[in-house]
Amino acid sequence: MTRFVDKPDFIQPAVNGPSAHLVASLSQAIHEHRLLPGTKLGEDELSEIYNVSRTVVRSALQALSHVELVELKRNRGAFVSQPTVREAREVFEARALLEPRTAHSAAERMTPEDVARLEAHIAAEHEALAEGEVGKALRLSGHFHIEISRIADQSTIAGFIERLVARSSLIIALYWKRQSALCEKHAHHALVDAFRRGDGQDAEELMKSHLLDIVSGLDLSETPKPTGSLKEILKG
Amino acid sequence: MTRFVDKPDFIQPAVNGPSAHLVASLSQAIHEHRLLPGTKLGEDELSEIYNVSRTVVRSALQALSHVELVELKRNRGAFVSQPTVREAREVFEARALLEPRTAHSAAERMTPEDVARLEAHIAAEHEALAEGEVGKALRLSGHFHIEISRIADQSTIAGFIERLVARSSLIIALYWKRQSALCEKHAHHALVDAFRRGDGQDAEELMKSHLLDIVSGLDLSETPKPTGSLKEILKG
DNA sequence: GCGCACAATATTGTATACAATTAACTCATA
DNA sequence: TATGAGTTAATTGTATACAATATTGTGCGC
Repeated sequence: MTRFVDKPDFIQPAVNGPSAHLVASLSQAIHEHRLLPGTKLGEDELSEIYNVSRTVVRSALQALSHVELVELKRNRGAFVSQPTVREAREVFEARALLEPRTAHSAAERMTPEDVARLEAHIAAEHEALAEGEVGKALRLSGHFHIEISRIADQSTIAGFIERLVARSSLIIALYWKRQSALCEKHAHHALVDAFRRGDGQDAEELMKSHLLDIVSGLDLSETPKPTGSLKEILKG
Repeated sequence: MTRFVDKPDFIQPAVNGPSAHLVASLSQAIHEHRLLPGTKLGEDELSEIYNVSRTVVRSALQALSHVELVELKRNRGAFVSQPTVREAREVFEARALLEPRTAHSAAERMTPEDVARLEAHIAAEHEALAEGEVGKALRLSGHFHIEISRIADQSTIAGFIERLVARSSLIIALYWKRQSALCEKHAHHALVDAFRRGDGQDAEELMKSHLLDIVSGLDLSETPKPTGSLKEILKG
């Protein structure tokens, strides 16, 4: 049973062969909150875990730093990013700027196959949640937004949204206050309904309020948070 | 006389020491259209020019690829990006989505010092143009937009805009049809006027039409374009 | 003369070795 | 005991060496 990299999640545009695996694996671990913000990602450590040289580890870490999933401190090493409260606000302001309009476009271009894919996505999310795989559900939940942006057929903006979703995952890890992520079930379903009807205006509004809803679930005042080891977390 | 890297243009967030120089130098060369889309950036070639090892060259090229200024083709090498017509449209759609609102925010936060800085920026642009340094003027012209986004105090969005401006430079290199870039003089001046008055609504409108104006100067139907040598172009 | 297969060359991908920097530890001293 | 200087260990930064892949050149056959 392979625990991660079941499918090549999240576009990793043309990253070099072996390091692509690393990038995917680490991304997924971060998205599933198995790797928490602040965790140090030692080069030797990773090269041992994945059986590759430090060269490729380094390449992967650099790639991840450019998506702002990890932060590189010179001569200090790589750490899973810890977005500040301010950055958190910025991220959701940016999402509020991009995603509603994108959802609107998506609704207008949506095909029945797209709708089916989104529904399958939601189903997978629910299934994961039912089986207690909270991390996986979280990852899928973010991926839902990315799928929408892809359907909108604006790859540039989709790339931005992907980065924002990734960063949102870190933000949620640090600042989430509510217990359940179930609030989203309704929102995502409602969105798909709007998509099915091709109602762009409605989709736009729904997305806007959905994002506001997520922000309202955050506690943006202070609070850092813990750090996990590593070798136990990874290693599938 | 140092031909490039007169100041650390364009945020290159925490790139490693020596490769930062490479990134800055290459970025500037691309922004000034001394390096044209499609140009191959050989690793040995660059390592010889800058007297650094291929390791750092590689790091720089990877960094540039993440800003989409260069494209990495596996086992083939690095090339200055050649945005397609479609990507060109996407870039300006994204700019149309982000920049007007950003200009609005900027106008509201603008201090007299900010206005002075922008005016100095325009002055430098005109000076460069007067001295026939078209490339430098182009670079400054793009940087003007980036400055605005920074003033808006939204570093996340500013980062996106920076990428879009960079890509726009490549697009202009490939698809510009008008002769002069002077059309922008008025636009930038008018924007600064709106900023000085703190008129966000006006700034937003001006930015919107300014972007449309730029797009109207493009010929988005086909046309690839040439490739320059390298060793003569660079080497300061 | 043209086209294809094969060999030679050049360029990129990866691993390893060494240098530089930072973090940790020891131990002396107030 | 707490503090701090000096030293040791660990980790990252850079360069070089080797392997893999792609490109170019050559010659043979048609």
